[in-house]
Amino acid sequence: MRLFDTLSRTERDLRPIDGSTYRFYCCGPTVYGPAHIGNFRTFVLQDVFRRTLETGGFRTLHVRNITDVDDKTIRDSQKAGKSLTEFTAGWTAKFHADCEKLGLLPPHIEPGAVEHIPQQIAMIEKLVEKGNAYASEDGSVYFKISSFPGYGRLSRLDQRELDIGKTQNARSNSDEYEKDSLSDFVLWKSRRPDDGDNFWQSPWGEGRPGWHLECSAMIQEYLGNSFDLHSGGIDLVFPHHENEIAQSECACGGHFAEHWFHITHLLVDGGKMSKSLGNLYTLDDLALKGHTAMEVRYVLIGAHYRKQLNFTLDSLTGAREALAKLAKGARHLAANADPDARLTSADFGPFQAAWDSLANDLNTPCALGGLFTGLRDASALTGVEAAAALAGFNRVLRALGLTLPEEAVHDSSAIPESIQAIAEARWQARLAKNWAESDTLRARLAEEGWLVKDGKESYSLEPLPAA
RNA sequence: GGCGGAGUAGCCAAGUGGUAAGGCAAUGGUUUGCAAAACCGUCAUUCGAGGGUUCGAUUCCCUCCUCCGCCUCCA
Repeated sequence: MRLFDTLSRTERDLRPIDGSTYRFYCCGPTVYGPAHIGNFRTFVLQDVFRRTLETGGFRTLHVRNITDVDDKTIRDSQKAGKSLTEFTAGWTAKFHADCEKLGLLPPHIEPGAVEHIPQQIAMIEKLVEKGNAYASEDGSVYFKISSFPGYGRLSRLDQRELDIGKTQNARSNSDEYEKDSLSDFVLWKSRRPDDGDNFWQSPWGEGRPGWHLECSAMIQEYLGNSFDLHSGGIDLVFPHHENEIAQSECACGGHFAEHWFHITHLLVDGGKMSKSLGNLYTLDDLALKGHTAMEVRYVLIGAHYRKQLNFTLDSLTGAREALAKLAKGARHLAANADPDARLTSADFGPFQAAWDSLANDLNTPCALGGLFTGLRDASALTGVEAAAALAGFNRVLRALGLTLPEEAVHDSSAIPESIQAIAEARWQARLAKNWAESDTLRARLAEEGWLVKDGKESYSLEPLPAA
């Protein structure tokens, strides 16, 4: 499989460093509220990435952290009148529930920052020892950017730009901590009154860890000094990932991540998503509008991960139809397939192009297109050939993490008797060619939320989709 | 100001130096009492604008226009 690498700016073949298991780290959510669809674009694409690796025959080790201590979690837990632990546990559970709905495979390891404070302190001590970090008078510790010549390589910042950043910081005077250079970033934050009970003992006094360091420490704990790939939203390139590289390479020596995988932000209705515009959707918001998580997933993989994706409510409706079409095609193929076929080859048949798209820089929209054209090309197949095609279809579908809607089978006993009575009366009127009466009753059924489908010999009822 | 990305049908969205995937919507037909559902079709001489290179450019180069992201502990 080939994937674009942010650092080298080239597509590269993925090969596990250890020759067997592809080990990667994803920056996870900060659990202070429900994740929105923008967050989920990143997590869904990371999931497709992992599934594609696994479909391609790799073993994987997927680590994704939970950021459960930072300014926002502390602030909002206090607002909610809860302990930090209780507060973040609630939102972590919500995150997991949403992930499950979206069909995300749980990471193999999901470490939380609070549980890894000792590892973080140890890493900071090492950085101080090596001269890459220094403590300020108030007991905070900063990373000394000038001690790491590679700083800025990932995000292509040169020294001049860093200097501009310094002057901007100086002008806004937004940082209340003391540091030598305005570009230096914090590793350990000394305790402040508004931290409440949320502080830990360290060699520099009471305080809490900085965000950037959290990931570096947990990566070292679970993946060692070098690992295969690091991923996150595009906004993390600078400063988060840039800082991680600096911390980790200075503390651990050598090479940090082999490959960098960043997912571009999505837009909503052509613009930035924001609370004030009212277009910041969570899964629950969309469920209230009648959209399933799988429809959301379909939309999120509908654009290439390195391009902005324009999310609209209309596209969710389109996704519903598209998923139904895929399900129909799959059922058609299954009906023609020999159920006892013993498949020996693991190729993709008519879905080879779909798979190739995925394996080539994770081109999910192209892979989706390949599913539709593959179904069209396979529609005339029967027996063993249909069974083989279906297997190929399902492999691509699994790599995309899509679950298709079941054929709507409505239990007639679940239909209220009053509705059945109307429907029966309508059928009789129809048999009597009393069209006016028949149409009136059909309209009444629609008002009650039921759609009647006429057949040759009989009819069936279905609930109308929620408006 | 610096860095980066994007402009492809009504909408979402691939793609390529050789003549525009796919989905939604729309629309024609079959079917239907009429619809719905289902099935079969149709649907960009054209890829933001203008130049240039080329036998040939949507794809490469230049200029311009528009949009978006990052440069603040936002995925």
